[in-house]
Amino acid sequence: MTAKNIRARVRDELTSEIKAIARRQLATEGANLSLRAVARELGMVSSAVYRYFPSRDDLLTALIIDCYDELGTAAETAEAAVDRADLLGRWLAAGHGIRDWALANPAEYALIYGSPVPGYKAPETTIGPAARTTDLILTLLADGVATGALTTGGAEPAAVAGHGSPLPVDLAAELDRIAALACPTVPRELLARGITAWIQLFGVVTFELFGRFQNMIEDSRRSFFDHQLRVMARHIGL
Amino acid sequence: MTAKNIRARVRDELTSEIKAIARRQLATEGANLSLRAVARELGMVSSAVYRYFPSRDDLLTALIIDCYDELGTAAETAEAAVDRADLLGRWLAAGHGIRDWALANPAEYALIYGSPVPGYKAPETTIGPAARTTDLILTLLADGVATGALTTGGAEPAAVAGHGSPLPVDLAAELDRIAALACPTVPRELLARGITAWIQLFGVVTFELFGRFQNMIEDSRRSFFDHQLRVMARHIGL
DNA sequence: ACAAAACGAGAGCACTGCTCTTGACAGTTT
DNA sequence: AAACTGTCAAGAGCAGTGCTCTCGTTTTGT
Repeated sequence: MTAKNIRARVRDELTSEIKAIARRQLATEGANLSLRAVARELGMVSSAVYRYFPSRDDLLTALIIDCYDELGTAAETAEAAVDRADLLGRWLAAGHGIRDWALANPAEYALIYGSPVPGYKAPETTIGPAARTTDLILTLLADGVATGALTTGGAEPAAVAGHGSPLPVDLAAELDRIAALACPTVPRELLARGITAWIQLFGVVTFELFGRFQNMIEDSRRSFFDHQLRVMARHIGL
Repeated sequence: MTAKNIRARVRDELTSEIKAIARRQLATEGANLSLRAVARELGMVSSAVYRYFPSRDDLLTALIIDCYDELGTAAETAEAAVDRADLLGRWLAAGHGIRDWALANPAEYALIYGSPVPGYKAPETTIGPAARTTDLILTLLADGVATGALTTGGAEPAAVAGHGSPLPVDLAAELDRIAALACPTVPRELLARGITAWIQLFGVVTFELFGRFQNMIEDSRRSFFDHQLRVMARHIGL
């Protein structure tokens, strides 16, 4: 009885320890981390690790899920600290939360937002944790619509007027489909702008982490990111 | 004399063939392509390949340079086909040129714009070819300024008015520094908007290629990309 | 108390990047 | 024409990889 719990607990501990070591090696080795090296650092033999993760890809999947969850909670907690009515503040907090986590965990960010691993196919279990950041933004939009702060029809805020190019018909249809099952209250024009902002947010972080800003933006990266967030906030109408 | 040229030519041909095979394997194996597999497919022994590329990283560097150059020419030729006075058309052509090349060569795009290879440090020789796409955009901005079509001071185009958030001082200083040595005629506000558009352009392509649009934008990806290009064109003031 | 499940260790297979050595040519010089 | 020099492909070998299988041992459930 209790022995069973001991066994299970040891197993959980070892599983966590394997993941922790793998995370640490991820920083230096990148996506092609070595299962054997993990085992070596753990004082085990490589074949023993296979008792805990049936393959290297399964270890990678576990790490990916953990990273998505960490990033999600980082963004959520940062955003939750802001007054609900302050949509701009919530957007800025979520954005900086994402960037801060990415800067603190560059290898992990590269793992989940970098180039897909050739043979690796992300299983279904990753899409839930992966959607947390986007859900956060969608909720932001929905809240804005609910309170009337955000709108694209009728009387538009001055900052938004004229921003939008007309949506192509096929894109409009697809946006309606997305909105129907993800955020029914958000009109398609607003959703389109939200997606633009979403891409820009992660685009800036990705460029910064992948060295695209070298010899360009060096000393004002945080300011630059903040500026981009505000440009996008204006675009959305926050 | 001529025999020496023969020798050199054979060497060049084999070098090209190695790169060609490596490019083909890149599509299936990703960044961790196998030098031995390339040699095998070539009917050579792995050690022989080292006569042509002193290490695997050097092969990778050669591929990266080739890809940057291909992408650069793709963007340049697409943009060159448009009337010089049609700034919006030039922007759209360059953008679609980049996306089309990326869609046709997804593995190559991932190689140059994906997560950096862990141990790999891009040598100086890559920055020249890498800058071709950004130079194209900067030239676009400079042309717009030269003809008076683009401006951010004084009388702004209606579509641009109110778009900009004020630039933080440190960012403004850095933008001035960039402009001074890359595009002296472009005012910093316009440069900032150009960078925003630049990031958005590659952000959309990256998201599309890395599977970020799955279960979202499926059937209207080209329309979506075109829409994003136009939104950014408005943001710049094209 | 006994069978079943879980576990760590080790050997082994096919693969990788890379180094070193060997032997066969080609081009140049004497 | 002979000797020399540099280039080349081939092979063996080293250390590392993911993964599978087998073998005793330990722990668990009945």
